[in-house]
Amino acid sequence: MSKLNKKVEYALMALKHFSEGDDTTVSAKDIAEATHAPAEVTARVLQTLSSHGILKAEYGLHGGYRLIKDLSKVSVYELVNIVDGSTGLAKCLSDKECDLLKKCTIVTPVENLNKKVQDFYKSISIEEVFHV
Amino acid sequence: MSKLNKKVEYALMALKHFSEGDDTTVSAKDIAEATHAPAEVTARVLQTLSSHGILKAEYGLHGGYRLIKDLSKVSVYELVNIVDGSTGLAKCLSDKECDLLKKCTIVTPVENLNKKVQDFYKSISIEEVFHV
DNA sequence: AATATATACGACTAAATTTGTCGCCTTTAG
DNA sequence: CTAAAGGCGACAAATTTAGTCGTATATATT
Repeated sequence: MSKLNKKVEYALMALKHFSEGDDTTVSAKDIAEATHAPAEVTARVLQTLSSHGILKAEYGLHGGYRLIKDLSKVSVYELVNIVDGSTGLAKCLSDKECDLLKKCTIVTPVENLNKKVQDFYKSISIEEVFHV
Repeated sequence: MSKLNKKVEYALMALKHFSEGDDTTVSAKDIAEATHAPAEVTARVLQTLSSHGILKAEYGLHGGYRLIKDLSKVSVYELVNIVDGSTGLAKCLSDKECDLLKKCTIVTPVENLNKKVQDFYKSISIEEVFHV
């Protein structure tokens, strides 16, 4: 049922790792090893999280990333949007390229559903996901 | 944010069409025309809905499909599962082919989130989606 | 009975998206 | 000044989704 993609999974695993450690910096490589995710992709995901203020990057020897945002204040909605730049339940809700739009018989229903789903995802924090 | 796929959209448009008409049978071709969806794909989707007891198929001249289930009793969850045979938030929750499973650091969190999402989708009926 | 109109379904192709890789650049502690 | 880290654009591979084709089956109408 509309799956999480790998990037989101990697992000979750990384965040879990950060949330469980002390808050020393951890390198992308270390995260990749700890999570068994591909190093390059992990690096990308961490960069994205860092550019959105979830992590803080530190250059140089012994550099890496550090968690700087309280995960109880980051919603699943926010994370998914950050990590895969996402959009909405249907393509036409973001890209205005849907040539069916004018004749589409379910625009309003889908917008309606979309809003409900987004509100739902906004209501769940990452912390809540981790602490079952 | 984890999009609806075309088949689900076509199914929604078809169901909307049925729910708004009188309950005469409507052919796949007519539905496809009314919804501007590709005929073959529409036919498939209708077949699936019919094999799952949402629609009833009638062969022959003037045949077609008729809505036989109360849409207030069909959840979004049910529809998505019927139409794209779907599964769960993550591949590993259904296919047991995820070779990371044993070392995956977020199985439980994802199962947790998955359940919440499913419960949410189960709580919304198709009728509710249509009547904004 | 013949025919036209429908559904049913397996196999295939094409398109789009997702996932992963490579190479090169920048920053900074030691 | 160098090794270890992050940053980023472009590309390639893999997977998934979407759409097509062909053929078989059912049945109301004539």
